[in-house]
Amino acid sequence: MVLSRTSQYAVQALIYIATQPAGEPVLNRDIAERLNVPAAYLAKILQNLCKHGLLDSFRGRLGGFCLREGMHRTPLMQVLLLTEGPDFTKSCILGLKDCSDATACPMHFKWLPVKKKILALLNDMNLEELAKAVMTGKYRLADLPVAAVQG
Amino acid sequence: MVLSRTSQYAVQALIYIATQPAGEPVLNRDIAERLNVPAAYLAKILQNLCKHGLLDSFRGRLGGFCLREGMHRTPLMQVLLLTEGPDFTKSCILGLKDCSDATACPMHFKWLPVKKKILALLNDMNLEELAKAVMTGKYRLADLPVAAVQG
DNA sequence: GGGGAAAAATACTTGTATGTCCAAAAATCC
DNA sequence: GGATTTTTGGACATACAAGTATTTTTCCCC
Repeated sequence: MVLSRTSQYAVQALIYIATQPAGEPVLNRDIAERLNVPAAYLAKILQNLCKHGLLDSFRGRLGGFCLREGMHRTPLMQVLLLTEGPDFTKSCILGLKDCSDATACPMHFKWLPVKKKILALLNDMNLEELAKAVMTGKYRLADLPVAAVQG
Repeated sequence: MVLSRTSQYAVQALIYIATQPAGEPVLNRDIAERLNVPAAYLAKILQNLCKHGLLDSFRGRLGGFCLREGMHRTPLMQVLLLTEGPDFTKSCILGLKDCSDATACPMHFKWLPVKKKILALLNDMNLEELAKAVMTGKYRLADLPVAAVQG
């Protein structure tokens, strides 16, 4: 409804990494297994996050991915601007390329406040906060694997 | 950010039809031209809306598409459930298949009120209301064609 | 009844997001 | 230095949304 699968994987992975001890690289394989997500595809996504400075990567034994120093407070919005593209915040709900207060679609003035709430939420939430929530054990980062459901 | 292109075309077309005199079929060609949208693709979308009872269609000369009797007050949500699928309202922002108050993702309780606002908005707005807004001339249903911009 | 106009139906093409595979490069361990 | 483990990068495959083309059916009008 709002985010592409790529974005969902990216956010899940970043939150998971943020729950792990800082400075200890986390394996792509472990993240993928934990999130129940295709490993090769996740690797691409993590590489992209590296390229844009959110993660550090290390090869070879003891390798893996770490949140880059100072990135724990990164707001979700910053992640989504990378994974969804820079126009993420600019969208008109009817798809008009040019929809502003001056050139409004018929939904513009009702949609705008809701959209602002969405953007405020995404700007407000950061990785550390979400990681802490997960660490309380009260929240899930991924669907339970079938094995777990079956016992 | 929220709607597929198909949904956007569907909503735009329905609003446009609602601005036209009731009972006089509107040509697919005219709608497509007005909205600046591929005609053959729009036709398939309109056929789908017919099949689900939102529109009536008439073949041959004097043919075209009409809003079915009593459908002027159709809320947008009803359209989107057809074009986006019945799971449209059920989505977790992180993509979890099972995300409820009891099995929440770490964003669940912050996202839920925003999502409710979105759903309330889509349930509240109906075709007739949007059509009237367009008829005032203050709002745009489609981007201006390049020709119009160039004068 | 015949010709033309329009939607309906179907098949096909294109584009993009998602997902897979494999070999190369880098780091570590012995 | 060789074996192992990991990321990296590219090519390839699949699925689905978006868009196109063509034929068939139905209707109006003469």
